[in-house]
Amino acid sequence: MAKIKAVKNGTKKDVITQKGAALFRKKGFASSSMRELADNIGVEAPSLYNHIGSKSEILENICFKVAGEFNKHLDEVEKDNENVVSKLENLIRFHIHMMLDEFDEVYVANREWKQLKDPFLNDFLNQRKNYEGRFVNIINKGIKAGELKKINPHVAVLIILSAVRGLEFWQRHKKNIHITDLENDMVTHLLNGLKK
Amino acid sequence: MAKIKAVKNGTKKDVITQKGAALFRKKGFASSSMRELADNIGVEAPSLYNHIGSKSEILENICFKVAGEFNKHLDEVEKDNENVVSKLENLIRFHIHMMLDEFDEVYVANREWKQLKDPFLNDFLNQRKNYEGRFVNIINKGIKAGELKKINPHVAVLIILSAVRGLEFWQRHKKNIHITDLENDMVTHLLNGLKK
DNA sequence: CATCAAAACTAATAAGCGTTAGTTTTGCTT
DNA sequence: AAGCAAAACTAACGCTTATTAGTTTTGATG
Repeated sequence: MAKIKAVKNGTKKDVITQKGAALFRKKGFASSSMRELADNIGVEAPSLYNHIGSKSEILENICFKVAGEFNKHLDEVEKDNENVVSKLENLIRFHIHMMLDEFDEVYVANREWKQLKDPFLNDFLNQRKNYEGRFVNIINKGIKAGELKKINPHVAVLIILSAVRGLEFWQRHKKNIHITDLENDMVTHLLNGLKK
Repeated sequence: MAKIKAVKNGTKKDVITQKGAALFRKKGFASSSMRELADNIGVEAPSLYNHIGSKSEILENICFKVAGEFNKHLDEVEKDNENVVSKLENLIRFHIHMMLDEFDEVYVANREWKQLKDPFLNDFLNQRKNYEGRFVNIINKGIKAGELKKINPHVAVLIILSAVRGLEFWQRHKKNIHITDLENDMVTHLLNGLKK
């Protein structure tokens, strides 16, 4: 059978990661078999092991790739000289774009990380905890600066991160609303509230 | 071995449903085996089949029990004579309580419904679509009545439902904040916004 | 065209899965 | 105590799983 195409999407490992993300999103990691993944790629299952070490490794690649991208963006946000409200708006918009542009990977990282095995599970959870902690710090600064209401910052982060994660379900309405309108409405709701 | 205790939690089917929800939440439906569930109950796997028809049926029981409770509450909210902001506050607080009081079941219904088989998958999705539609209608009324900002109501529902779903992750901080404070902060953030 | 590694293939393994069949135990009712 | 249904048990089935071993094909290099 044909070799795995490595042209468009980088290395063959990348192809497996991407097709894996698509499959795991649709059926869940545990319900997806290597045979089905191989079938989607156009190859027999054992051939995959020329490029990856195990099924788990595919999930690890997905989760840590996504985590890395979020961490990198947060680095930049922390460095910039904007006020807290602008930083938050930046973060919200970035999460929305990640959710829409790398849907499969972000979805899988959000929902299937529990299937990671130690030490990867621990590593991932630490990264997540760290990310949320830095997010909380930004909000705390905003409260002290008088930019934000006095709300438990953990609750605020929970709401913001959960709200953007909810875009997992947005696919269906995709055509009925423009992405920029969606973004603006989310920013408005999360920062200014729903009440008039 | 001892018979399944049917005293505290109603029928034996109920025990299986509850222990199933706890296991499925921890490990995911597909990664949970009937042998492990039986072990948690203190029984051999085949014994479970005296009380339930299949593994899938356990998931079905969990999902439709939860869906029923949410539908019932929405019935009551629609009937009451409160203004829209009060209705929304009621809905938000109910979702929070469900999330905290029936954590395992709600968590599983939220995250594992994809593993349902037709016709149950279709039925569940229809109920969900219906629920969201009625939620959207409430928000639309609020916009027309001048109570709410002119925001795409689907986006608003997405944000609210996703935010309360995010309480899946709240367990860790459980002891650091009172539930009433959590509730009030969430209502404030979602209705009045984060910005001062 | 010969070479040689990369990457495909086929075949097979051991483990785990949901579930069924058939049997024994349990514990209430008479 | 006897009887009987409910619910436990043991044993096993057929199937799917991720993965390994060993072999053949592919396709770029000299």
